[in-house]
Amino acid sequence: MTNLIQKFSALSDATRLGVVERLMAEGELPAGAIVADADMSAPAMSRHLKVLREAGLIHQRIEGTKRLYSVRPEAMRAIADWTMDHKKFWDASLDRLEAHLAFSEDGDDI
Amino acid sequence: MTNLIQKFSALSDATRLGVVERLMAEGELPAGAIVADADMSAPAMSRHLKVLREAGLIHQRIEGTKRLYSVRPEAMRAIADWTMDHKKFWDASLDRLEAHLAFSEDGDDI
DNA sequence: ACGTTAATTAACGAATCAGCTAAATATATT
DNA sequence: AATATATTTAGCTGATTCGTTAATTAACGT
Repeated sequence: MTNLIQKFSALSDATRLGVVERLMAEGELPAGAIVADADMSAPAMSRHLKVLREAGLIHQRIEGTKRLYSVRPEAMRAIADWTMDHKKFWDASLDRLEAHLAFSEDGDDI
Repeated sequence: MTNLIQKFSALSDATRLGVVERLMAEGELPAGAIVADADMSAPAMSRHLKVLREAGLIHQRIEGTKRLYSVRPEAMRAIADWTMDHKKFWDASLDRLEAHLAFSEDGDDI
């Protein structure tokens, strides 16, 4: 539960979400490769990686002077599990609630 | 994409995640009922509800002086969809990667 | 119109966050 | 041993976040 909040927090930043998605797409990458394509200093990226690590989202493997990062599938699964726990809600009620909102008299949010 | 980040951000707080889960479990509730069970002032909760609303996670319906809140299934589905987009990753690779980590020589993270 | 109820907005302070540059650490190369 | 490479930690600053109390807005009952 509290760990899930930490994961959401870690993913609530464009840089970090981008890193996670890239690691999922490309697999394990060294810090250098990650910072190279980001418009940001190495120390700044290093701290983002630390946040992701502390949230359990990525794994760090040391090889010589390099730090190789990869996404932890268990962490991703924890998020997927949360959505699945509530699948009944968003899946079953989607159609009828959308219909209700379409005919609702009060305006849209935001 | 950027909207997903906003949703993660909104859910990265224990109070807000709790509100969303409660609304999913109990259905539509007025602001008063939500603040009553929280150890927090009404203005503080009101701002949390605003954050959730701006992230598109909850819907506000006005009835007299009351503001009735409910979770938007589409928003929950957006998160579920993101996890599904990466299901290949966390689902398929889970077993073999867990095995790899169990025998990995370098220590755990964090 | 008046007071009550329901909820939000305004204004403020403490804590956290995200970026930078400079310094430190640790491994690899000569 | 000396230098270069890869990355992190330290220290600083500006922006954002989360809580509080006080004030405001809006609808209801008398």
